[in-house]
Amino acid sequence: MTNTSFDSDLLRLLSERGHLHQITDPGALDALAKKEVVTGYVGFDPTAPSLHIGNLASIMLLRRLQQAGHRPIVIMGGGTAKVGDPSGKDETRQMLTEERLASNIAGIKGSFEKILRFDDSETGAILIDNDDWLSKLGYIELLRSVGPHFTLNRMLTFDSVRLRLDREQPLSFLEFNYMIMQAYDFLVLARDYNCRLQLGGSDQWGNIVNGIELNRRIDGREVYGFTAPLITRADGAKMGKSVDGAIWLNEDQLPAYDFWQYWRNTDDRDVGKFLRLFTDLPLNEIARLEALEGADINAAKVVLANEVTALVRGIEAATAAESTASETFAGGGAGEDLPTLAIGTEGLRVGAVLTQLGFTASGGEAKRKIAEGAVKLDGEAIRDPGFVITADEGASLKLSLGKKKHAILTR
RNA sequence: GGACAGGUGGCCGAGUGGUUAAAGGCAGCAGACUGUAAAUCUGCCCGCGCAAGCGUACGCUGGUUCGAAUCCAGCCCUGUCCA
Repeated sequence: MTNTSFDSDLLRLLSERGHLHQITDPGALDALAKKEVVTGYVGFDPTAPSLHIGNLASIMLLRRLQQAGHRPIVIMGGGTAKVGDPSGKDETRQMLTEERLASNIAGIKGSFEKILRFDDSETGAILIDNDDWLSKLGYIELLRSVGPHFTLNRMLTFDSVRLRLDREQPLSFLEFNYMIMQAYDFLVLARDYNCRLQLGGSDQWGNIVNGIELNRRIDGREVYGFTAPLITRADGAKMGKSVDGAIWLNEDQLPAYDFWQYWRNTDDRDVGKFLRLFTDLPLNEIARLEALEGADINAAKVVLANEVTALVRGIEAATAAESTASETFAGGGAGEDLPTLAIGTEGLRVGAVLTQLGFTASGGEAKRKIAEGAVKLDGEAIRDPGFVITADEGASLKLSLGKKKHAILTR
């Protein structure tokens, strides 16, 4: 964040909400955003069937862009994902098959449709797959048009490359080309969509600068770059990694209740930051919420959870998750949004139930948790690993692992 | 192509013939304390089985040995330097 005050709504909005890390030419971009509708893009590589909250900050950049009266473009990296971005990664990713990529893209699209407004207006969002042009490129053609503008001397200085070299880890030629592909994207977008701005996480700085450079050298066009800070949590963890892996945006990867819980469990110190970054709440309201002290700040966490869940999953999902949480935690009961499992007329052994629910990864782990006294049925600790749970017709039982994982069991 | 160094559980990293399902750290899970927070302390942390026990595991494939992550051979992969 900087103290610079901006004239444009765009940069003001981005900076006051904590999205600003670096801008290539702040003055010029500020002036441009004040003068006209700016088209800006962020690229997302479809490396998984869903985006996770580590990507959310980047999606929010596009949302802010649109809120400030500009036009967002989502670049689906169907082409670049075939190459693989080495930025910030220790290791080469496994290569994705074409089918995998296609299904990942299908899974990811929905998230954007919720968070951005797609329509034919001047500021309507657009979604494009860079495979459309990248896969058509001829090797010699690319080398001759783009190759002369990159020097190895410079490429080797980029963080994404240096990290691997310094750690004496492999960086394949394939990945080494990633920055060229991404730079080329920016050139195509500037030409075909009058796109003047690329946004991204701070790890994308090098890639973005390359695109700007390429536009200037080949077309003599001035374009700009904007990066957001890497969002970390107060405990030092990266956003998006948690409990059982990533916090996915898609419902089929992570139920809304669990998504909501992730935000509800935010560290006290992160509440204000996250409210600014991931919600549209007015800043004065956020200031009030983050000033809450002691247990009162829990109220702010509920607001955060509601807002983010509503944005990503829809308002109904947020409401259902909240009421389930309050019944389960405050009321000591069981909300209907909890995972449910039918155990049949014969009943099931506790360990099997825990594992089927995904609360434990294996029967062995379930057994250990039982021995630790962490497993409760309707509030009563189960100590016998051989215990078979049975339910009466029409009745439901609440099974808990620890304080936070609860499920409903029915016959 | 050559010389050298390396490939250990989610990650880092010990371990050079048995007492090693494999030290230690991180991450994770649970318990206590709390506010569904943080910090701290404690326990757990390959799989199957109620259990006795069994099965897998130290890049891959073979071999030596009563016994191998540890020794030998070949192969694959990575890095550094040389050509």
